[in-house]
Amino acid sequence: MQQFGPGEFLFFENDVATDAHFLLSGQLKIVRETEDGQEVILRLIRAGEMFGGAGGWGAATYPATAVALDQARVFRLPVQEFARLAGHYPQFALAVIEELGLRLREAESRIRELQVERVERRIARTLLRLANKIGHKTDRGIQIDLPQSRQHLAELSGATLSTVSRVLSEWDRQGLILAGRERVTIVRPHELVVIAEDTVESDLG
Amino acid sequence: MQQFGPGEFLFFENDVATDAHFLLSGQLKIVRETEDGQEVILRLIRAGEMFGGAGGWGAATYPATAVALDQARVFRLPVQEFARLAGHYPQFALAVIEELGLRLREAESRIRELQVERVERRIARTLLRLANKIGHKTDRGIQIDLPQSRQHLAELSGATLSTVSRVLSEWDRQGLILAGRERVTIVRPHELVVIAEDTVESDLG
DNA sequence: CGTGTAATTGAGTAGGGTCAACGTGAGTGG
DNA sequence: CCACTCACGTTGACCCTACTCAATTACACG
Repeated sequence: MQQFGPGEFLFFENDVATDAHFLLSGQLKIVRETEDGQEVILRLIRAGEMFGGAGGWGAATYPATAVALDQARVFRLPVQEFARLAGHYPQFALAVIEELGLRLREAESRIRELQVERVERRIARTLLRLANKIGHKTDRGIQIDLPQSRQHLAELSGATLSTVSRVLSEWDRQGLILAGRERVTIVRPHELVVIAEDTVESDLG
Repeated sequence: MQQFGPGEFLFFENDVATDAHFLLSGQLKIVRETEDGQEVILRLIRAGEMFGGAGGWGAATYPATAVALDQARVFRLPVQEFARLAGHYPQFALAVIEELGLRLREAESRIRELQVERVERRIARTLLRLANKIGHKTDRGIQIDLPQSRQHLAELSGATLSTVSRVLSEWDRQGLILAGRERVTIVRPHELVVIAEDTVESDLG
């Protein structure tokens, strides 16, 4: 059981993967970095979620780095223990299998998006996902609070900070969202969905 | 147990996921398509590999489409059976967990690449991966045989057919590879690795 | 030798990245 | 309580990578 403050690292990519982790409270991100400092966010983790468990499924070292976004309390389970649980309790093993399957499908969706969708649409999708995951209702709409939100949105959707800022400004002007500091409020979710999906039902009668 | 010829579909995205599959011989691809026909290859499958098993880890429908690239023999295992195996034989469950973990790590690497690497480097990486997976040694180098190779390379690396063709032509001119019809032979793997990795060891001493 | 699919190559363009200057809002200390 | 400061965010100008569209060439097969 451990505590971390905003910006602190829980473990680094390539560290020996000794434990599986469970986030009890707070929020953190799982990232990969390039040597030149460019960062890609693989997942955002909320309270209740498991992370950094790759040691439990065959990785010798952590494949990514974990960084706390605010005050985070973490429970750590040694991988030997994890393996023992999976070997003895079929229900646990099946739960792990389902969890991994889900994450794999999500990852493959993201690959597809990065490969064929344009930036604006990827940002829209990222916003909607975030709304689902960490959004909360206010009288103005669904509010997403995220430190360094532009930067993080960029790293989640595969764009640059500048582009995200530009796109959000435009949407703000159109009244789809309210772009605030370390905050985005979705005012008209439906129109965002249109941008995110927009199956151009071409008239091929 | 079933047989398929080149271009035939084994199952489609969104079909009810009734079976897990094992490829006994031949080669096939797992793809996602957009409504406008753009295709993304998620995996290439060789003899001995498992695929289309998402039903076994919580998906109601197949999350992608499977297409045979040549003559393919396939063994199908009903998902109920799959779940029974995983529930009764811890070794099987653990093997599935490791397999999923591996694929998840691979998928996340690809996300990182798509997000931060330029096309040329992605193509180099894709070639090297393919060399590992389906390459075979000849007197000229490591040869990769793949129908519609430029198109497939494009869909694997997140580029267009034209761009792949251009890049391969250039590498051919430089003598790194031999670009042939439905075939690429890697002549100087090391130089490809340099392009793929190229950690600009900047002189910060 | 003809035909169809695969691949090459060129010209033109634009989406979005880079770089840089400038605003702005939330804490902090006097 | 106000001003200062720093991190966060916005915006503009420029440019380059890689896409689009399209014409042409090469190869393998019957």
